[in-house]
Amino acid sequence: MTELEKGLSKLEMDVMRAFWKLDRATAREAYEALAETPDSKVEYTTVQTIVGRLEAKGAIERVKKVGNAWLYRALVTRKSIVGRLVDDVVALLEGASQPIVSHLVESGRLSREELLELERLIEKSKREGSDDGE
Amino acid sequence: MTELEKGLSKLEMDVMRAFWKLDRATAREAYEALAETPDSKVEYTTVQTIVGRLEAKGAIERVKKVGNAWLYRALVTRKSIVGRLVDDVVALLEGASQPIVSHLVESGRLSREELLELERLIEKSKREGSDDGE
DNA sequence: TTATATCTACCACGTTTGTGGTATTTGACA
DNA sequence: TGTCAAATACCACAAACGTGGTAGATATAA
Repeated sequence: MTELEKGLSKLEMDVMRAFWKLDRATAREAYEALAETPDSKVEYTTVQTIVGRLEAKGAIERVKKVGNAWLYRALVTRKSIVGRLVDDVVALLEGASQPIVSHLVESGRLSREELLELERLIEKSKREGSDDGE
Repeated sequence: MTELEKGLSKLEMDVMRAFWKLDRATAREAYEALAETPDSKVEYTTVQTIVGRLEAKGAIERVKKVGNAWLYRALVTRKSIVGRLVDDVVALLEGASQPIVSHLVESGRLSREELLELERLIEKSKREGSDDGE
């Protein structure tokens, strides 16, 4: 588990995405999930290698054998990885996090539903943790 | 410039942070800026190497010689790098970007000012790009 | 003008990552 | 129960990264 501290590489992230999406999957299923996304040119054996490395790092684990293939499931949550990545970006911004949201809003990536949900979150946050600063 | 497409590594990001913060800096100044931040244990020569790689990648460029040292400045903007990183995280979330904001709000990283600014941004966004088909 | 502290230029090298091949095992079916 | 497709185990290797050393150029100070 401590092997994970250093984070996952780009390709490893892509493979994790497959496990998060499929919940449980064999190496081949993960490969197929990757192949579905545009511009994926990794071979099956490459995915196998990555899967092995992910297991070695403790990011996934074997659940059981199905046929002669292993079924894996994610041990690290998408949430935790996303949190770490976002924190890295915040560090890059010297602690400012607002530019991240600006980017999302400005690039139109937040749907109206998400915006409304966000407003609710903001209201809640303003009420709760409002007395920590100046 | 196309060498940049593949992105920068973690350490390279750290060094870029110095150039963004200082606007213009020599390798030594970048090194010192890095050394200020807690848990930085890179040697000066290491930073020099990274600076060289960043220049080779077109992420920074030489401005002029000051003394016998070169002064560099960033060519890539922090904004563009942040945008790319955030987009990567969005991809990891299969297109959902709201969890990113949730993380920021929940971990209390958005100050009240940022929240208010964000509300304004949301209002504006709701008015402008509101008819793109839901 | 010469010494000396720096800087750059270039090199080295172990590790991680990206990429995929080969050999061997094994489950499933004819 | 033998064969055969498919999975795993293991290997290989180049490129990128992290890390830092050394030699030679050079600006500045004495």
